[in-house]
Amino acid sequence: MKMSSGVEWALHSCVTLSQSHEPVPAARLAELHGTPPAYTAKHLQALSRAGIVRSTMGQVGGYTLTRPAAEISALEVVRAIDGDEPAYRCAEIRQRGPLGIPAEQCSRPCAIARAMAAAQDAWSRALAEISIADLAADIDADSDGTAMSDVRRWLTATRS
Amino acid sequence: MKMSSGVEWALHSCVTLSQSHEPVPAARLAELHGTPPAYTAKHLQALSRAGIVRSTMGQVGGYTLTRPAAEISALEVVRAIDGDEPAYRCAEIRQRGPLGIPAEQCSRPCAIARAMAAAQDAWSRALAEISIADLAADIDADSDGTAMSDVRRWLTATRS
DNA sequence: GCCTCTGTACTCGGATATAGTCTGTCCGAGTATCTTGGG
DNA sequence: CCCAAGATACTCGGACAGACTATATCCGAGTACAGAGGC
Repeated sequence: MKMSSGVEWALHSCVTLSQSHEPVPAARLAELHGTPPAYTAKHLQALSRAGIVRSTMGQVGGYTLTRPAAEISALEVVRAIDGDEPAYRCAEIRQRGPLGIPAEQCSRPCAIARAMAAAQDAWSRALAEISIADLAADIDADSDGTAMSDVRRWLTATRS
Repeated sequence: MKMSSGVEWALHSCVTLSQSHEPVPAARLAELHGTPPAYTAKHLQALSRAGIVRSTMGQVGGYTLTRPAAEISALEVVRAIDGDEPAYRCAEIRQRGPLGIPAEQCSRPCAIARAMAAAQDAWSRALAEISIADLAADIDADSDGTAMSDVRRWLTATRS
């Protein structure tokens, strides 16, 4: 049960993008976060496919959020990067072996699968309640209100 | 974010073991569940290391639960197989790049890491509230009360 | 002076190697039972 | 008939290959701006 490390980069990238109304190139985000440029770009493509960010080509292109940061949940970002299939996938053990139950009698999911699904739902709900704007605000509060303004200043300074 | 498939086998094995006071060999559990014998044994060893099951060697040896099934949570089994490290591991991106924060200023975990940890806590709590006895009861209810008695009968029948 | 066309520099996007981990398997170490021999 | 010692058969435990996914990278397709030339 290991989450892709790209999730962390994607969340940080979304927080950074929430501080800029202009497109930010993937290379700029990679430089700011100290991450491999090419691999960072790959994850941004995944966010683009999921409809979370919009890509703009051309000389002053880059990535922008498609929606206000308050309307983007952390769950969406995690699912865009890590996939939306549940962590636990029932292999229907109950149908196998000498005491296997015929498939036609299995109307409900296995009790074990139900328990794991309930846990995953609790996890999803916790992440769905957190927006990118919340994360930006929390990061800002941790730094006494300097972090986000520093990011905005850096983004405009490196644009020239 | 993919959970080891061995988690499913381990949970089913614990439910089966809860129906027997006598040691059950790994090969017997593998046969009942239709799983690869050697690999099933490997996961049972992990349960043994975690203190969830006790192994008995010798001619009539096998595995038994160390505690009543009601005192073993699904979370313990999952952690024994899948590892107890959290799915999200913060790489401290905030300390990297041109706007990196010095490590000595990072007293609290990163806000993003806190959010992911809260989600994992919700997931853990959901699994901690479910015991092996609960799972056995649910499986029994799904089959109108025949599943567990069938398991007990099969275990005693194949012992001879 | 204004418009248009071309060139260029910059961007994203998907296809391509590499590494680590999970899956699956095998053989050796250890123990309780069963048998056999003696008292 | 009872006891003890040895052989045996069964168990678990850790060490060993194979396959798959995640990681990391590169190069090609596409677009907007800048500049030069013509009207």
